[in-house]
Amino acid sequence: MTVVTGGPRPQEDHSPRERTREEDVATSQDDGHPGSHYNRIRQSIVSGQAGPGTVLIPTVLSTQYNVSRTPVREALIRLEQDGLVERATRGYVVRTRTPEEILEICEARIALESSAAQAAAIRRTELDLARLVHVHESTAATKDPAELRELNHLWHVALREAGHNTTIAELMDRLDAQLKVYDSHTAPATDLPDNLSLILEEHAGILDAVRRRDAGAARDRMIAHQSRTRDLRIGALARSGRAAH
Amino acid sequence: MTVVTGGPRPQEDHSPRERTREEDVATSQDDGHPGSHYNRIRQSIVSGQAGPGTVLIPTVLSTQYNVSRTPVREALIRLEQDGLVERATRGYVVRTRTPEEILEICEARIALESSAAQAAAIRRTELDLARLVHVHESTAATKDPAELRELNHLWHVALREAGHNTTIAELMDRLDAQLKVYDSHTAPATDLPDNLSLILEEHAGILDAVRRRDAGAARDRMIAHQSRTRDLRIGALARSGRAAH
DNA sequence: GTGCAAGCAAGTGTATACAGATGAACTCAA
DNA sequence: TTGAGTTCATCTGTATACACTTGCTTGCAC
Repeated sequence: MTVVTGGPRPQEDHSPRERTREEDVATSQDDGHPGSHYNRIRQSIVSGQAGPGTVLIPTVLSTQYNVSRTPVREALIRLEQDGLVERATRGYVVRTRTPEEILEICEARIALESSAAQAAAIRRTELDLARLVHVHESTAATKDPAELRELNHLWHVALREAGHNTTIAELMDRLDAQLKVYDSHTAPATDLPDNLSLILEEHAGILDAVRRRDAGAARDRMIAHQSRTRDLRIGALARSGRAAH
Repeated sequence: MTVVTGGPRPQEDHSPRERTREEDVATSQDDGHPGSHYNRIRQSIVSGQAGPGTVLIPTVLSTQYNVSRTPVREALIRLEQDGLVERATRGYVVRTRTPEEILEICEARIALESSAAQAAAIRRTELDLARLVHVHESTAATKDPAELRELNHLWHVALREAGHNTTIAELMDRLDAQLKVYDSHTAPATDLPDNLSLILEEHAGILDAVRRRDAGAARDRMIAHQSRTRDLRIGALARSGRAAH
């Protein structure tokens, strides 16, 4: 189990609390609004910087960020509710998921995303469609893997917007974050060129169904698309799991 | 907008903080474990005691429960993440949902619950099936509306257990809580005797599909069941909305 | 009465205090 | 060297302190 509590610490600083403005700016891109620590810690988890099993201790984080435990605790409570961290005897731990749990998350995603596709076919506006086409074409014109992953994500976000169901969109955001934690393991498989062209084909198919307002086809194609992605993900996870043994 | 912050206050008590054990026991069924305030406040919202629009102010709640603001704040943050309350300029407010939003929640529920039914047909054990049958028969043998609502809920919980997907089960718990806030408006419609017999029929049909391991039928029947419940709910809401005007 | 501004009560976020709990390190007899 | 007991540093939950903000009230000129 990794027992890192974050990036490199600025310096050992045991003074009670110096509200030096310079230091604040230096150690953080804190915009100052309440709850910003939540986003910061969340980002470090989702980005994989603080991978599964990483121990997060309020005291340590608070000295790192040069704030008191109170706002850090608030952030960790929210992250716990998000399913990204869980309570340990001491502090919190970035949640470790078994392949079975990853499969469960994928199953929930398929249910919600196919429902969103169905809704998009029914409720999409012309603007929604134009946005979707735009992102799709940008994706087709890109070669950089990181940018492709981002555009792929944006396409799905645009589709959920076209579905006009914020409840589903929010739940998907949460599930996306839970899976993103494992991207470092699964990315190699999903970044393969032949997968990328398959993704584009599948997106095009769904897009076409949404254009034609064919809700059933949109749903079925999304199920197929997400199921294939799931299998790829699980396969990569199984391989990296075996490799870790 | 209702501006009640809870039940009757024990007595005006402005002393700093008296850790009188007797008083604690008297004013609460606090089991003492951390996070118990979350459950208490959550319950008061879900039960309808603190309906939509109710303002929850940390200071007030903390004097009511005879604890400091810190644990109350923690509870409210968790409830915010649950989608049950939202931040206001002062304090938190129990979220008010438009009928459109209620529809969105129902849509997400249909997607997840039908997926759970499908999974149950595939993955159910004999024990799962026996539990499901037991709850179903208890439901059929009951007349009391409150008990019927509870058993109906338990049947759905048992089905999700049979689906063996805790992610879906947890998401459904959350969505159930969000809808339960409006039960006082929708219960009159769902408690009608002819609806109850319809529910039993539909449950029996889903149960049969799960028994036969017919995933497609389980899914489709669940979609039909939940869609009908949704329409009933929305109808009742529209009527109570019109009545409120 | 009406409108405006000063004053004030009460809320907000964050820091800190403090009393337990707990796990790691340390001691010492065998 | 080992294992049981003891210390101790540190973490946890909760209470409290404090500075800042905000919106209501009050009083006064008109």
